[in-house]
Amino acid sequence: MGRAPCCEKVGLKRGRWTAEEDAILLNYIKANGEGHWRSLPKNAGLLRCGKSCRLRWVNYLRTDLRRGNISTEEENVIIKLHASLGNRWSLIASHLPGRTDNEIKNYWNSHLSRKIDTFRRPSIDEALPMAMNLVKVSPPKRKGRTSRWAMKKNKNLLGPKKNPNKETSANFDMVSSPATQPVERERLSTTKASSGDRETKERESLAIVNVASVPYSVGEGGTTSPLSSNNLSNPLMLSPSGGREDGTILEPLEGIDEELSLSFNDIVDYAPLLDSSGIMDVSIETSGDHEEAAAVGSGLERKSEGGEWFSCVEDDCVNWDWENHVVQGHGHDQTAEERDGQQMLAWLWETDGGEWGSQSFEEVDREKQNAMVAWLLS
DNA sequence: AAGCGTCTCAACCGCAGCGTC
DNA sequence: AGACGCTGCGGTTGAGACGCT
Repeated sequence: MGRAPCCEKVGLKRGRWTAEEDAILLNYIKANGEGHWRSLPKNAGLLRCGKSCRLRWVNYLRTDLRRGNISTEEENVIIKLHASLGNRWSLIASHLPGRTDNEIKNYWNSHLSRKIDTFRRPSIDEALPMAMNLVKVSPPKRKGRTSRWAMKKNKNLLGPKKNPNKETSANFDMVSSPATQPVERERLSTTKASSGDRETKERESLAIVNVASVPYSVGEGGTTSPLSSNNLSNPLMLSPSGGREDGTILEPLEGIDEELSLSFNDIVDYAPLLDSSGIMDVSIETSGDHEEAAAVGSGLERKSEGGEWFSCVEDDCVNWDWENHVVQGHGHDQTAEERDGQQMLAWLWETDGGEWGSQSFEEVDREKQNAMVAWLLS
């Protein structure tokens, strides 16, 4: 038997709030304080459910809300925090005074996710022939209106924006495709934990992956989780021992007590997110999506320290050179954007040594992170 | 001007955590 | 211990705006 609904829906108003309702709610909360949402509508004389009142207050009526567009600085913070926290919008919002989780979530889904998404291969169905395919060279023709970003871009080229304060992603050279949103949804949805208490989930999801050591250190094998057909589909399978049956050691991650899978996409997703100590902070959850994982892994090779190529799976179509950081695709003329993206990623992953010329590791990483964010925001 | 597809964002929905009894 | 209620969170939806054809 399911739970009773949070409120009796019959006879309650839904949809957009009117100014009158806003005033009633505002006045009530001013007089009585927030909380007791369940009883609030009745006491205030509103024909709304308590949840709706709470949402309206939290997202719109609260006096400490910051109005206006998300600034570049805020966008920067959102990108960085999302890398660490995943879709924990309320947590991210807590770092941005005056911004609500809903606002950030919407902003992410409509602006930032697509920017980040261009770091991924363009489609799950393509077996990674171009993992770093930053743009679709020949987007499918669509009927009707072009995507909004493109229109804005056009607008930028042709004249001033209607609202010059409005921040847009218009200058980002990418192609929006109908496939993007479902892919993004799928990706986002994986961050939702399925079980366990919150503390455990925090631990599980905030595994720290040392990028420099992940792909290519080869060791004795260690106590390995068997590379079953299932986890074969995860190109990089991390276990507490860090071992793989093929002899590739993925450095053990302290504090991780459960097997975690890290797909190529995960790395690509979070490549921009190296922190100052050369650590990539990612949100990882064991993926049950074999379809995606299989597609991801269907053509991934890695290079060992000795220079040999490892095949993650049988059907290789892409060579990912972890040392030289070059993605080798088949028969594809790169666009300038692709090259830029590759160069950016290559640069990001070059973190092996303790020093980089005269710069320390930390300085380089900080610079990388800032550059990546700047690039994303550009 | 109408038709259409896309985008944005406020609001809704369902679930999970937590406190209370 | 477990049933129950409240609250908060994250994913999803849909109305309206927008602008291209």
